[in-house]
Amino acid sequence: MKSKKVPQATISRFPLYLRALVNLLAREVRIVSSQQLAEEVGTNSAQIRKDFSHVGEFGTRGVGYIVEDLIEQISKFLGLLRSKKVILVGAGKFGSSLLSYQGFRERGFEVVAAFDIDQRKIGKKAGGVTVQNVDEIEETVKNIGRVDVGIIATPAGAAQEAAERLVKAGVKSILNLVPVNLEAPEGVPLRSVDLSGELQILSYYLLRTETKRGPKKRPK
Amino acid sequence: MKSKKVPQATISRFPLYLRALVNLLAREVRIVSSQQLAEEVGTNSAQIRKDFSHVGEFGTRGVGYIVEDLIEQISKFLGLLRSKKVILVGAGKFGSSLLSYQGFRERGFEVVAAFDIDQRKIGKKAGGVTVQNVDEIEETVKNIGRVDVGIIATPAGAAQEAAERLVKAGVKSILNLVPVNLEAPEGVPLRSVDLSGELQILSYYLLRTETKRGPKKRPK
DNA sequence: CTATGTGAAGAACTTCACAGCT
DNA sequence: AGCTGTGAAGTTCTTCACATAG
Repeated sequence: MKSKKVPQATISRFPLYLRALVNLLAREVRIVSSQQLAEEVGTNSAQIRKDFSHVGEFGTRGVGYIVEDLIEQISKFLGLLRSKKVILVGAGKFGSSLLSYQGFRERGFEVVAAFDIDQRKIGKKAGGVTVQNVDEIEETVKNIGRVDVGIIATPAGAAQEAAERLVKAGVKSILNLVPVNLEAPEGVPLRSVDLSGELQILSYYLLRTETKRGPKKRPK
Repeated sequence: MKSKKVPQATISRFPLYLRALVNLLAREVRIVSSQQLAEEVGTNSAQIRKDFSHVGEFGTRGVGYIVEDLIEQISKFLGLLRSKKVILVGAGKFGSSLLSYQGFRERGFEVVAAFDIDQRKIGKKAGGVTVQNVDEIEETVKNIGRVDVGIIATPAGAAQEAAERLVKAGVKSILNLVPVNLEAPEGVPLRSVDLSGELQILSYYLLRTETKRGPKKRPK
C-alpha cells in the first residue's frame, strides 16, 4: 500500500464496490476475485486492484478477496461504521419521497427531520418524521446533537438560503438535489445531483449514438 | 476549433454552463466573459474556454460571449433544440414525485407516461399522467412514436427487467435512479444516479474534513 | 488594452504487464 | 498455478501562458 492521497475517482467508485459486495454476500459468495467483482460493477480488474491498493492490501494472492472483510474495510474507509443522521430541507413531493426511501436507511443513513417554509406542508408526516418550520432547524439540530448531512430539495430560489441555514445550524455536509450552483464554506463538503442535467447529457449521447456509427464507448 | 472528440468531462459540464447562462439571461446579462461565467459555475476561466473550444469559437476576443448565442450553441450541441419525451418505470413515491417535477419540463423534457407493476399504483394520476401497467410499455411507446429517455425508479430487484422492457420497446436511452448496476445494450446510452452513493461519498469527505487539517479541496 | 482560443506543460487517472505471494 | 499489488506506460483532463483578434 502506497499511503498517499486516494484519488477522487477512486472514492466515488467505492460505493459501487460496496453495493456489489453486499449483493455478493447476500448470494453467499464468500470470496471474490478482482475479475469477478469487475464484472459485477462493470469495470475491469486492474481498476479494482488499483483502487483497493490506494487504501490497503485486502486480498490474498492466488486467492482473491474475502467478501465480508472487504465490505468491512471499505465501510471503515468511507466512515460508514457509525450510522449517520440526515435532515431534509424542502418537503415537496420530491423531498418528502426521500423520507420514506428505504435505501438510505439500509445503508445507515437515517433521515431524522424535515423542514419546509410552506405552512401547508408543515405538520405533515412522512416516513416517520413530521415536517417542521425551517425556522426550527437550528434548535432541532441542537437537540439531535449531530447531523451529518443536510439534503436540499427546495425550489431553486430557496436552495442557497437553505444551505446557509444548514451550515449555520452546524450540519456537517450537504447533498444538493436542486439545479443551482450552491456556495458552501470551506470545510462543509457539498455534493450536487442534477437530474435534469443527467437528461441533458443523455440527450447528447443520444444524438451521437444515432448519427455516427462504429464502436461506441458508453458514457460514464 | 479543433474538431476532434469532445471530452466526456466537457460534456458533463455543459448542463452547468447552460444553467448558469439561462440564469444570467434572466438577470438581463447580455454578454459574459469566461471569467464571470467561471464564477457563476464555480470553476476557472481556462476550463470554460477550453471546453467551448472543443465545440466551436463562440466568443469575441476582447469582449466575451453573447449569452443568448451561447445558450443556443450549447443547446444545439447537446441536442436540446427539439423537446424530448420521457417515460417512467416505477411509480412509487420517488418515481411519481418526478412526474410533477417542473424542472424537467422547463428544460424540454416531458414525462408523457408512467408504468408500474403494482395494481394499487396503476390508475393513479400524477403530474398529468396516469400510471399504467408495465405490460403496456411497448404499445404505449409505439403510440407515442418516439421516447427519448426511460427513467427507472423501481425497487432494486425490478430495475434490470425494467431496463430490458424499455429497450425492447424501443426507448432510446435510460436514466437509472436505482442503486443497481444495470446492463444495457451497446447503442442505448445509460446513466445512473445513486443518491445513497452520494451520501456515502460525503461520509468519506466528512471523515477527512474533521480529522485532518489544512487546505481542503472540495470534492467534485 | 482586453478577453478569447490554443499549443504545451502538468496533473490525474486508467491500463498494462509482470514481479511477488500463497 | 493463480491472483494480487504495483511500477511504468498510456490516456484523459486541467491549467498555464501567450499569440491572436477585436
